[in-house]
Amino acid sequence: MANNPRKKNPPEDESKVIPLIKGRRATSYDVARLAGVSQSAVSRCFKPGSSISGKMRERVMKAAKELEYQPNAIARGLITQRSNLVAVLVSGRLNLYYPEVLFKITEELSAAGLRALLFTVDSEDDADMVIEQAWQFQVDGVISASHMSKEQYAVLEKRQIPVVFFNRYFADHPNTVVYCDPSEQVEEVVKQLSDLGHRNASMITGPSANMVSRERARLVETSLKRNGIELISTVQGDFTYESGAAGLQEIQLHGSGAPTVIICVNDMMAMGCMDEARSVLELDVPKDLSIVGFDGIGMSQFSSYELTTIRQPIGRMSESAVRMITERVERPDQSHEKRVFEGAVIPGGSIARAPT
Amino acid sequence: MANNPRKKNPPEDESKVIPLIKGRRATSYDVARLAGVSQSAVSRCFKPGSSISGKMRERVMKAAKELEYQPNAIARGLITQRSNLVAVLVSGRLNLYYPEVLFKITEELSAAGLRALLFTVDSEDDADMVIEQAWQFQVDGVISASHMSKEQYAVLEKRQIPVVFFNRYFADHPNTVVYCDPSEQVEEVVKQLSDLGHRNASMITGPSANMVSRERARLVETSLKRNGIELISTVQGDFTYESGAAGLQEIQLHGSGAPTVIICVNDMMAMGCMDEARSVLELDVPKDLSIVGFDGIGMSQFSSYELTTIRQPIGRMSESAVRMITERVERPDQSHEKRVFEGAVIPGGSIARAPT
DNA sequence: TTTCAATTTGCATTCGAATGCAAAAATGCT
DNA sequence: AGCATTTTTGCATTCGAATGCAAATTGAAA
Repeated sequence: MANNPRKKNPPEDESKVIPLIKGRRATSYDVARLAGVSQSAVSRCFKPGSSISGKMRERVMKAAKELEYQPNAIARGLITQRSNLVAVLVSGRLNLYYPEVLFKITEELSAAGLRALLFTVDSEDDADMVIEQAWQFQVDGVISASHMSKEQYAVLEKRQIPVVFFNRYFADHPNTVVYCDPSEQVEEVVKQLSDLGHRNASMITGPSANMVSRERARLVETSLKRNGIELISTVQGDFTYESGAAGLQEIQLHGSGAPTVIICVNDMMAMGCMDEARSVLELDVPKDLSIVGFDGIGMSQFSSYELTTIRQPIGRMSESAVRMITERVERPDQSHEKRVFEGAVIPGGSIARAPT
Repeated sequence: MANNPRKKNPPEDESKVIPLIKGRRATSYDVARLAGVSQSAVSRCFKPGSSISGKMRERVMKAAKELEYQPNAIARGLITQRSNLVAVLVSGRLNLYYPEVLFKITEELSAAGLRALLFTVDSEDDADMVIEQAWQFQVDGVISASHMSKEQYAVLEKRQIPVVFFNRYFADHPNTVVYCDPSEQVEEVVKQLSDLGHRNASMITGPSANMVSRERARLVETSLKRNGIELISTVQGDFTYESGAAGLQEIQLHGSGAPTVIICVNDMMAMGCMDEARSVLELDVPKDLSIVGFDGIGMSQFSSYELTTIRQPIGRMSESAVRMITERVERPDQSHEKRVFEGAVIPGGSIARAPT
């Protein structure tokens, strides 16, 4: 295969000496020619672990540097069947949890020599599109922190694309998962609330279809019951700040039996709820009303909020997620695994003794 | 070129009928074989604008659907020299401005048939790495909302990779830019401050190396002077919440001649500043101290803050950025262009009449 | 029906790097 | 030095889709 067999109609310029047509990027053949070696040698030079003598490596590297040669990841991907791309699926909604996760995952991927192909997914249709795109781009794997239906997952599975779920999973399906289990922390917080004299609580959940929301709600319900706190009412939000604020409006806060604490299944809603309580209902949080969140996003600790919340160890979870993806890329038939992390209570200042 | 010339050692299975080795993804050859046409026909079917008869298209599409065929973007990229990937560079720091921009840009890219390859860049070294990676992955273009030195830009330029700067640019270098010019809004806000009786102000800037910070600072200084407000002091932050809080500590707020308003060159610092004023210094914002920000990020309008700020039209800017990238990909020699957008004042509630 | 143009189709090659295999070179051993 | 090993190197092919060109088909005009 002649690499560059002088196009049929030589455009009068570019004679033998010029190694590189202006603007065209150097290929391994160009480097080989300049170094006086074979293309294979160049290829091996850039592939760690190949059999290459020091002398050869030196010559090639010199030529490569001169031509600013870097291997073409696209061509490499074609032959190796590895794109080094990983699709990362997050929600595009204004929920600071996602950017935090996204950035952490991106860093970890980067450290592992992989690149993040970003997808924002906020509906089933989005997810369908993502799956096709991921397929087209031959991503090595998918890390999903957002919507994905069982059917969609099945498609990826059939196509042998490794998927790691980030803080979500299908209970009745084998899948690879990093997950933060907040059960102990829920108990801890609820017990504390009980000790502080709270007897009535309300909860703001996420969409009922959402597994994380359901799971957290379940834990909260159980813990409340166990600690002698009554769950007066539950309203549904959608994880956004606005829905937290709106949620509070739906809750009857006056009269006997009114809740003295609101538990929100994520921080964004908790912050919305807190702001609503303070600025619209003119309540003092935590004196008049205690509020609890989930996630432990950076912003929840700003001094306007100082939310009492249950943090996920996002850093360690991201690290795990990336490691699991690389493992599954190496050994696709490896059995599925669920790595569970403990949450941690951030004491915050959004809970206090129940008003009398 | 035989596509699938039956591996030398046929593993006793997979005889002639089975069109697809289990797990292998279908290629255009597989589709061609099943449909009884040539590979070129399949290729043309999936390339809009190619010369194909309706009958042929139908046959191919039927076979393609059956095999779940989707063109391989990697292989396509190799031959067309278009990867359909765009590197998006944002800062990984906790500044909600970046996620907002990132998500908007990603959506717009997606609508244009491009995918975002995400890079978080927080130092020159990061940027060096990004440039090499972008080169390796043959990205069609780069949208940079973060650090990039002139030298780094020069490298990309030499390699003919189109770059669009998002809200930053090199003044003494031709470059393609979307930019939000807040000059009128600065004047508007400062005038309002003046009308409210403010005579002394302080400012919290970003790093002095940062062009956006310098530009905003310059505008603020000029406007203050023009409106008879004295700039008592300027302290330097790094665009983060924490640095806004720390910045306020450095400002002498008591005694005659103390500033009655703090202007922060971004919202994150303004929020940090506001929280610090309220919770540590126990000041009433805006009664005791007015605060102004820049960017208009979503969070700045949460009711804990209701920051008076100057918003960038991120949506329209992102749209433009993507359009400019695609234009430059089509016509690399097109002259550079700088699209400037107007800011908009968000009145907010963080400024009030100067205390007496 | 014949002829010519327009459209459709297929052939063969190309993009750039990786890799199995065989040839060549370097090394070790006697 | 002579021979067997081990290590390097190069050759040729491969990955999957796009495309220039020529052949084949279709359609229109005469």
